[in-house]
Amino acid sequence: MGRPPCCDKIGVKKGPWTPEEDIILVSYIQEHGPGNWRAVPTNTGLLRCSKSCRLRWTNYLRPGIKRGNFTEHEEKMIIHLQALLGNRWAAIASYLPQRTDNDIKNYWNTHLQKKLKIQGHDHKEKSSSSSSQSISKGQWERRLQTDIHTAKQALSDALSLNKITTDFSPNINPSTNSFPVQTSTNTYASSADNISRLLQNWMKNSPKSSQSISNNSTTSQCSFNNLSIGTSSSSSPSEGTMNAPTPEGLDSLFSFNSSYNSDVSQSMSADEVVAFTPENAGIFQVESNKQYLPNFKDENGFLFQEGISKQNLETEVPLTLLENWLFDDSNVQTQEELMGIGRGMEWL
DNA sequence: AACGGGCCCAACCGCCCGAGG
DNA sequence: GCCTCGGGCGGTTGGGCCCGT
Repeated sequence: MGRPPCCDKIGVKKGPWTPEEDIILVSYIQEHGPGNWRAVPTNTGLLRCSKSCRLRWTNYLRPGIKRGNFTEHEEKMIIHLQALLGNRWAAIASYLPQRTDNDIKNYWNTHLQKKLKIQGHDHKEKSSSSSSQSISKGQWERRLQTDIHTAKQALSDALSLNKITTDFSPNINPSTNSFPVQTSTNTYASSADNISRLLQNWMKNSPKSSQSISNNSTTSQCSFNNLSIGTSSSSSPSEGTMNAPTPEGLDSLFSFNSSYNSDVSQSMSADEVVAFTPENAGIFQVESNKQYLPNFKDENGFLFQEGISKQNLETEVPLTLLENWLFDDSNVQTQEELMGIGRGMEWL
């Protein structure tokens, strides 16, 4: 006898999420923060199981998610990390803060696996013709083992030293409820933007009913702080089911303004401004050392938790170092830097 | 233009783990 | 220590889309 399902299967909607459902979910989470998923369907009136709500949020609606167009840089990281960690997508995703584990998993299954197979095939052909130019299987295995050993050592080091340094890049596991954070700067992409992109597609199918939304949703920038959804201010869990967003609510939701954008851009370095593109519309810079979690709000209305998470301190190594190491595994100095972070991670 | 096969990815499923009673 | 529950994770699926014929 297995565990009962997380929700009553009867009356639970399955399949693709509609923009309306997304808006209801985002508006609820904006008000109450992510978490307590069990209560979400009840309090929002969504005919979805709690798990479905959580997945929709973590994999699609959560702020800070970058979708599609994996860069070569990201590709290399995924390949290397997969070799080191195996199919631990959540762990891999923790090193790619803007990507979800699901995204990485899909990308691996659909693109990288094939790519590696092809490369492996090419490599095989080349090695048969000129064995002196390629690494033998045995060498490759030894090198992989060395890599794994190095990774273990680095993580070990990180654990033992994390108590005295906070200069880590605290990228939160995207699969958790918290948002990606960086120590000095922080980017925060609005859920409204994710929905606006969704809506743009949706509008193609139903342009009449929501023309005003469509017009607004084509504007690239938005302010999460100004996100105002028709139902959010008038509903609470104790009041029971939320109503569907009104057209006015939708309008306000997608009434983007650029004031925050300009403020942010002024305070961003050149590199950071590069990241602030229409593609990444709605990305904000917020205060350092604030991890966005439920139950706390800063002066801008963002949910946050002070300080760096325990998880970050215990499991992560400086990203730049790691990247250097991943992309240049002949770089002895970088490996030594990693090795110097701390000791004691035999648990890996 | 119609059809079929392959690809892609959002979502689901089932197992596992940790927290709390 | 046991049980229940909520949530996380990895594997899998299915439906829509694309492309070649």
